[in-house]
Amino acid sequence: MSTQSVVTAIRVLEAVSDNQPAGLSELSREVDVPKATVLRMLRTLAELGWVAQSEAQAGKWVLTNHAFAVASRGSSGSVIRDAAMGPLNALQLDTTETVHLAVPDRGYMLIIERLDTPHVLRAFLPLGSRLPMHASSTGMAYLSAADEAFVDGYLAGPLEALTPQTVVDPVQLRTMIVDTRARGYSINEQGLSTGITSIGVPLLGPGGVAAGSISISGPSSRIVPAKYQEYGEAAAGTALEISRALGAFSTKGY
Amino acid sequence: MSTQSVVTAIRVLEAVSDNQPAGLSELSREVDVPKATVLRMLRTLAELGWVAQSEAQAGKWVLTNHAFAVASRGSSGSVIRDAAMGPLNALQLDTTETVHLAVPDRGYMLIIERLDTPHVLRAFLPLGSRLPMHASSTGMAYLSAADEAFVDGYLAGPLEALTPQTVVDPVQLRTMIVDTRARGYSINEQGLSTGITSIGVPLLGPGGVAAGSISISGPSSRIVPAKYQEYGEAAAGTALEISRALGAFSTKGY
DNA sequence: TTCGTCGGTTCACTGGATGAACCGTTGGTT
DNA sequence: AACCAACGGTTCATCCAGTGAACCGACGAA
Repeated sequence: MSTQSVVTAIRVLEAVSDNQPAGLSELSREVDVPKATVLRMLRTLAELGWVAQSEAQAGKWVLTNHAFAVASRGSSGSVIRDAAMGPLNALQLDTTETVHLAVPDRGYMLIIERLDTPHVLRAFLPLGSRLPMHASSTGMAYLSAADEAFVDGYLAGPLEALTPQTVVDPVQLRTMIVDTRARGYSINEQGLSTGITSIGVPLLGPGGVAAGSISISGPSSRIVPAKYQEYGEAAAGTALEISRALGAFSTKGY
Repeated sequence: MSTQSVVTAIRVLEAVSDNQPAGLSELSREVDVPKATVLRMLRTLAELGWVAQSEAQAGKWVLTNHAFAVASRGSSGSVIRDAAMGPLNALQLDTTETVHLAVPDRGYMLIIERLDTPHVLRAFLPLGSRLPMHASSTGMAYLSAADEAFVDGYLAGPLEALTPQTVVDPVQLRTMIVDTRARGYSINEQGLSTGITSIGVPLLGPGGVAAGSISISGPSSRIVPAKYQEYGEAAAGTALEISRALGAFSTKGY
């Protein structure tokens, strides 16, 4: 691996992100690098405007907005977002429920956009949330379109339960993935958050490769089984439109 | 400045963010560093999962979602967001228009959250958008609460016009800031985007320091002058609540 | 008073970062 | 078809920038 100081710096940055507000010794332990080195990295990152000392607690380090600003222009983020927002907007207006746009990130689904329901009772996920794939409709939808090797790898890893309803049994999850493929959409009943149900559909990018997913979410009292099919099909139609825009089915190669 | 390889790496990262999909020579020129060095940085960042070669165009580099995921847990982001989302949600339901939450980033306002209107005609800003301060209601609201030195510095810089309605005259902008202070809210009529009007109010953090701002936005056909006061006062009430939660007026220090 | 841990500093050593010069390829021009 | 400029990417001798063990003063608990 090259440029190890850069590697260290980025690892420090990620450690800050995960532990903020984070202390020096804490970070040093986390990254397994001497305090002096960690501090040097923090100072450098601070000069660049990516981290700062917390005003509330001296000696504690936090990420700045600038990091967010730079990273928001994320590539697949933008490309997918540009293709997705139009159809997604229509889907939201049709269903009147909250819709999410998510892309994969290291075993999690990252929520990159959200269009809100007008209802007072709202499912709420802050932008940038990372959801475990097995515990979210977006994740299961993504897995249903991902290649077998990825699914095997994911299911082999540790699977955490977020609510009593979260399914963590690999065998059961595999069945659910098969069902999702057959049905065209995934269903998550309170597996992510108690009282929330959601319906997910995968998005395909060039070459038909899984690129992300969309979902319709709301309180379980409104998203009842009788509506699954209607919402599932609406979302599937929207997803098809987006996938097409992403070039999933273009024969002309890339 | 210390750890120059880290500095170079981050500069390369930011250059990728600004120019993606970006080529090697292009980045080398942008950052003013030899191609070999830039390439080494790109490879290191790629190993860490922050950038990747574009699938569409070989040799072009793009940011990954992972960068976004790490950075979304941005500090002031989270703190302000946690304090703001409740009151902001109420404001959105009250006004039925789109509301935004923005924080400053190097002379721009960074949109970190959005709650949508149920109306079919929607003002739309993707999350992570950066708006020039002088061209947005959030920016003018922020400036109205920022310290004089910052305002002077900002107005001294180049001020770009985004629409024919954008005000770029420093003298006029200064008057608008004074008006905003007196009134309690800023008004932006089509200065950011033709057909969009918005009302902004600053948020204060600990010590009464400007920390960000909120806004109500919509089509100019709906956000008419007759509604300015109502919306402005509603937003000001919400902002007060958020600022209080952020500890803007606590006497107990920190 | 003692102890452990905190954030932060120092400095001699050396291995990792640097960048000029290079290669093969591509695409436009004549 | 010959040319050329610009592309992405590679090589390697040079040397300086990054490293980390040992250290400091401050603080809180026992």
